[in-house]
Amino acid sequence: MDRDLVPFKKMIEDNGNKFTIQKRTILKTIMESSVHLNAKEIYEKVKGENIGLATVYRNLKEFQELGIVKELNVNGISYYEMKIFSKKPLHIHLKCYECDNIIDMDSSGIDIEYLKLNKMVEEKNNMEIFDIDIMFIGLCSRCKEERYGETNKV
Amino acid sequence: MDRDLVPFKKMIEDNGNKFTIQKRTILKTIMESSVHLNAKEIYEKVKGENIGLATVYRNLKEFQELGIVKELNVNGISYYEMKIFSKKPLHIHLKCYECDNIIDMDSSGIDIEYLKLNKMVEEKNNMEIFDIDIMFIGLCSRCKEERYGETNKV
DNA sequence: CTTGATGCAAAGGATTTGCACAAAT
DNA sequence: ATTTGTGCAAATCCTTTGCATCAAG
Repeated sequence: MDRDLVPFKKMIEDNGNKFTIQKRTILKTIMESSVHLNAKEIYEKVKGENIGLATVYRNLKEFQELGIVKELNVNGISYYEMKIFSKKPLHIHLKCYECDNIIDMDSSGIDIEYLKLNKMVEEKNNMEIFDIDIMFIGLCSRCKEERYGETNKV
Repeated sequence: MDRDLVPFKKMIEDNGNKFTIQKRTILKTIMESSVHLNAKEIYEKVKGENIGLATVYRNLKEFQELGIVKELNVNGISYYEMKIFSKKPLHIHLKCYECDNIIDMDSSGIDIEYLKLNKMVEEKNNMEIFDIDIMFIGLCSRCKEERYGETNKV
């Protein structure tokens, strides 16, 4: 088995569930994708291998409950990305107003600012924070250039 | 007409749309609610006044495009809150892991930190940011106390 | 073997759309 | 008058569920 999948196998089995071929295939699909996929898109990629749409949904839900994947909800549709063992502990996304894509953002250097924010909010509100979603709404670099023109740079 | 509604009337009419009784009623409903409402909940509150569900959806969409309301998507359902002319320019929410409520958070003092973050991200990624959604996932104060007990405070 | 997982199809729930009628400018 | 908005019901899209079968431990 793919070395990368071992920790997920353990997490799933520790929870009393079975690590099936379908789960392995779906996980690999998410891991190997450079963009965020929704259930249907995952299904389109794996349906040749005898996996039903319902199985994709069921497994995504299981993965999410186990903290293996993270769900991003955009316009009422759920997209998925790997959560743990990812290089980026903090997930910041930009939803482009123009092209509607969801873009992973470079969050290096932001983590420290975020931690400050996190702590401040926890103390102020007497809450406990497990996770955070930050979604910027704006123009991605490509659409920004299309709108203003590259020559208009200040 | 309610004094508070005047700017919305103007925004809607400036956009070439009509400011109908239904729109006024829906806006007032959102403004007067202390919690975030979804389309169905708004419909339940106004259906006695001869307003259809489809109208609620259509108008919410229009309000959102005009920047009058802001949509929060949680578990695949869209909830709405007033966006502009609100006391809080920055919308931070906590989705409670336990009771599933969406809670408005006190963001005073966070705004400045946010602005720094915003600027940093814009420059780093060559993007233009219009808006930001920050959603914390954690325990609200009530559920936190239920879980850990009030006596366990450090 | 026993239990959970699967595929399929049907059901469910949120949102959108087509259409004839009503209301706004 | 003309154009946009509306209510209703049907349609659509994403997601979940029931059930008979299959596969993992």
